[in-house]
Amino acid sequence: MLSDVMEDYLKAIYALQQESDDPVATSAIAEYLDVTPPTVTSMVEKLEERELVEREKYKGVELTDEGETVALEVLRHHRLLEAYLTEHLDYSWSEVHEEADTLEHHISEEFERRVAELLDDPEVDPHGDPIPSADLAPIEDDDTTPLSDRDEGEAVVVARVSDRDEAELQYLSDAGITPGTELVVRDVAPFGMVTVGVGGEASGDDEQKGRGEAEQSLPEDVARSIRVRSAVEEVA
Amino acid sequence: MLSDVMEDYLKAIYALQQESDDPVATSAIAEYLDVTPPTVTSMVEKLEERELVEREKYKGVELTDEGETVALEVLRHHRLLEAYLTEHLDYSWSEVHEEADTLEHHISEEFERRVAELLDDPEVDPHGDPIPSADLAPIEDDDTTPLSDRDEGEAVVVARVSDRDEAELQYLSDAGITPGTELVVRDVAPFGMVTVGVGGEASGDDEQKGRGEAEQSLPEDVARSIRVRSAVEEVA
DNA sequence: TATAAGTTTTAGACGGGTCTAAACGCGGAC
DNA sequence: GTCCGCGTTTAGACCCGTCTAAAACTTATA
Repeated sequence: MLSDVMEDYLKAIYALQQESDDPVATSAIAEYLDVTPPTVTSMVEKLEERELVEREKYKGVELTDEGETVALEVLRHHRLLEAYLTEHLDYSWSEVHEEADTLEHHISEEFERRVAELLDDPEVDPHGDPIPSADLAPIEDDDTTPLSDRDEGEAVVVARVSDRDEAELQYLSDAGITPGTELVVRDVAPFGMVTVGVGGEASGDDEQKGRGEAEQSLPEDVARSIRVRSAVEEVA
Repeated sequence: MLSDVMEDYLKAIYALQQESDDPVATSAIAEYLDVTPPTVTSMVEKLEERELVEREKYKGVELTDEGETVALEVLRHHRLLEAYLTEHLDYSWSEVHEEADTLEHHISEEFERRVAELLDDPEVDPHGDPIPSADLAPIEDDDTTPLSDRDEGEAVVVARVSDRDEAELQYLSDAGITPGTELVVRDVAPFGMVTVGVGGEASGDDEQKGRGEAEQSLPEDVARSIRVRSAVEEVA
């Protein structure tokens, strides 16, 4: 059996691996999980013994296939819970993450199955993040890119918003930027700030009608946490 | 903060205190939680330091008011979860306990609040056990007694069934004995076995109709785990 | 009332998860 | 090509929750 802390490490390594493809550095994990580097070293040694990660001293770690499967299992729990809490327990878009972060380690397979069934096997969670399938097959790359990589004039649709920062999420939600929202990139400042026009079609049924189009400036790190796809592709 | 293990100890001490009123013995806790007595000793020492229990060496422990409040909080979580899982996630009467036993330590106060609201502040869980109120006031004694204490000829209504043993629960469920079921005590054997006639009105909407009255013999320990109230009092 | 039987506690060990302090190694700068 | 700095690992400590083995206590009994 794996402790919930071990699951957190695997989830963290998985997330960091998505961002860069290089082996994940000790310090990156330490920062992500808010522990000290020596703590990470000792933990990854244990994970290595269990063959959940491969490690090269002073270089970094990577998940083994088995480690990735565990990470996907936890991620599936997390995202199913986010969807469930939002749809059935009236949690708001932004407050769901913390609850799911704890519960993901403690629900049974039976619970997972029943929630998935009740939600009709959703493919994405409320933030737009893909939910790993029940067979835990690796998630395929999607066609999204960070908003910060887009150029002026492009019309895009919000696909995913990082769920790591509740305040940021609340801010974006208030600004009407949620998965499904259409954006037009108005300006990209040299220091990375992106100004967008917020278009119609916010996803969902909030009272965001009649607000008309608005401009919104987003600091670079916020823009990087928003993943979008080109508006034209939406037809598919 | 309290670990989930500490919460389990407090819950165990609470449950054992209900059964006897005497200070709870180390060995009783050890058996209840399936650990060794030395483990219990070291744990209750820690609980004593935190003023959650009062302890007299070689005698036993009792919950302080604070300890009882914690136990009631955990019990509230447990029983709300049992009710919730049964009503909203289609869990059967007998499989609910294990899931609730884990989740009770990990749901937030917010989750508790929302579940209670959704269920319209239920007073009992699916086993008939009273759910502590949100203010965690001590549970008042109810008017139930173990079926094993009843005499031949008495007509009673099932109020509560212990949720500690899933197989037993399944058995009783199959026999049509659930909270709300009317029973008549037919015979009490010298060795404690109780034979009852299972009457109409099973609680709920299962397909238990048309089965007619049946006789059912219950070993003494099973009969002791079923709490009943006199049928006449039901009018109130 | 002395002793045996049974329960409880003490002593000491271990793995998990974390820390701080100090030693180590890698890669860039000179 | 050597050295310095920063990131990483080693060393050693601590608390939690658990165990086994052995000592201490309580109680029932002879």
